[in-house]
Amino acid sequence: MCVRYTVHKPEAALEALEGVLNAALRGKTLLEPRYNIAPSQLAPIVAKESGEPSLGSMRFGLLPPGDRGAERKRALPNARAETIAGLPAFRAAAAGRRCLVPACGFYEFRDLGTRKQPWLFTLDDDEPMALAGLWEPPDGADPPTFCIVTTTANRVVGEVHDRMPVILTGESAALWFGDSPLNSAELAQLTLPAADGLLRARRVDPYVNNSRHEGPRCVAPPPPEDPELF
DNA sequence: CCAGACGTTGTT
DNA sequence: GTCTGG
DNA sequence: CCAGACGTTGTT
DNA sequence: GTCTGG
Repeated sequence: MCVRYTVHKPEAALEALEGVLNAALRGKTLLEPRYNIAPSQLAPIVAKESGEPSLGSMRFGLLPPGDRGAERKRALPNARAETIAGLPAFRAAAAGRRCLVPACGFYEFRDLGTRKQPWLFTLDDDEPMALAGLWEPPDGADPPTFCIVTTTANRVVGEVHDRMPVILTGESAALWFGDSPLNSAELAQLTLPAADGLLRARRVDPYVNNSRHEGPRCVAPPPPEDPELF
């Protein structure tokens, strides 16, 4: 899964994407650092607008085409890479509305029974990353929505959870961001789990568990009063 | 044909 | 337990 | 994902 | 929107 993440160095994240795409982002603005993005919140997303890479604000939790105009809308924060090409909820977006989700890290929670222990996963060099996303256009007064594509966990993330976001680096970000539909081989190649050596895991303060909490404390180490090992 | 469900995550 | 809000 | 709320009826 | 069940 991947339903909580950070973009606490947004300028670096956007610059990295501009480098990978070899293009300036239209609509680029100064962004506030975010430490605890959760479903239903607005987040910065890079998508094509009139064919050009553009920075926009979208709501986390994709509204499937079938729920357009519905009374009861079900937002989907994740989509399994293995099934996006065939499922009605994701098929159109997978073919023509793939996007990049600027991120500095993502959280996973270990279920300890009595509490949820949060972990932060970043690139090993702490550089920003791009997560694979899908998006849907605005629905009436509602803003555009996006979801994060997931794949099987690698060994690093697997210690905490069995799913992780698709992390796009360099060339794979540009390919994911291409205009034309991907065939199944290309899709499979692009959505492989990140290499183990690429990721670094850190325990963080359970302060982050509450999605209303924001700020640097979300990525800080757990306080010393919190003694358990795992 | 229409009506209704559909997709994610988690379940030691 | 299940659903909603963030 | 986690945190937190959650429901009916009748009554004033 | 698209698929399934009736």
